[in-house]
Amino acid sequence: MKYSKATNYALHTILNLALSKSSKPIGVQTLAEKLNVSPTYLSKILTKLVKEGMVSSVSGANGGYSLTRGWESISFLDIIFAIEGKSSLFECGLDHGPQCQIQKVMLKSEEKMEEELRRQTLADLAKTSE
Amino acid sequence: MKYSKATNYALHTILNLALSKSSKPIGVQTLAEKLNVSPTYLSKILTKLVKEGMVSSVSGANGGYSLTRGWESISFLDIIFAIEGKSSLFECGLDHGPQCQIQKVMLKSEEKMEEELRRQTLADLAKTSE
DNA sequence: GATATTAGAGAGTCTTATAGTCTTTAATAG
DNA sequence: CTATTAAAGACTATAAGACTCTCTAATATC
Repeated sequence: MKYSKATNYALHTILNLALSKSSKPIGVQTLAEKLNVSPTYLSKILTKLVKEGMVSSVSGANGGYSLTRGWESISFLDIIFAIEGKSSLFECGLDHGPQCQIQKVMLKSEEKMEEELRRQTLADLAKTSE
Repeated sequence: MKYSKATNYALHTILNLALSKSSKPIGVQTLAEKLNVSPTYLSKILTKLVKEGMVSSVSGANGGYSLTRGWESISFLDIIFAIEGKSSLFECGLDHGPQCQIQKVMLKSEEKMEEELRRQTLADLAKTSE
């Protein structure tokens, strides 16, 4: 079990956007170079973030990506959910009784992690990284 | 990102062993039937648990698997680590400066989850499941 | 309005990990 | 010695991740 590379790219790209003081949008080309990844691939990832409303995009010359208003309160969990999906890490597909105790424990532990990821906002991250 | 099915099988099998009052070892055949999975496949999973010292096995007629002494204090995390491995869920492979802040946050959240999984012992589980 | 530039969408490929199966070997009880 | 059971190894199938390539849509600038 591992986070996908896409999640890593998403987190780093969003951080890059947060640290860029530029009011102009930044092109995927530029963003991709910093991570050493292909622009078309990164664009797919960014599109997901756009759909979740964290990032906005403009097509055309001088276009690119920028963070939306309120970006400071975006959490790690938001970004991770956007890329990995929101479903639980553990699913006991076995049908044995109504309540799988194992599932319950797994879910609870997962929630501890999510709690922490929800607490960490982009604002926090930008502060420690500038 | 998902836990593997193998982890699910491992957790359930260990629970089954814990709940079985029998002093005799239980064969993989029997264990596999309860989970509706093939015996040879389950045996591979069990072998990992044997190697980690959580489960003991005897070959030959009337052989099978049983929990080792001290099984009550085995934690969820022990079992998960035995199957999934111990490495971190997130690895920022990008080389940018000495300390990746993102990695730090991810690691911390992961540790919250592990903390919870370490707290949950087989004894707890057996109690609520009997 | 034509052109250059940039994001978005879709199909296709390559690689890796998971989830198994099948077969053979080793241990042990009776 | 034989039946039974775990362990090991090689192999296959499926699915997901990690891309690439190509085409389309939007938009700024001339």
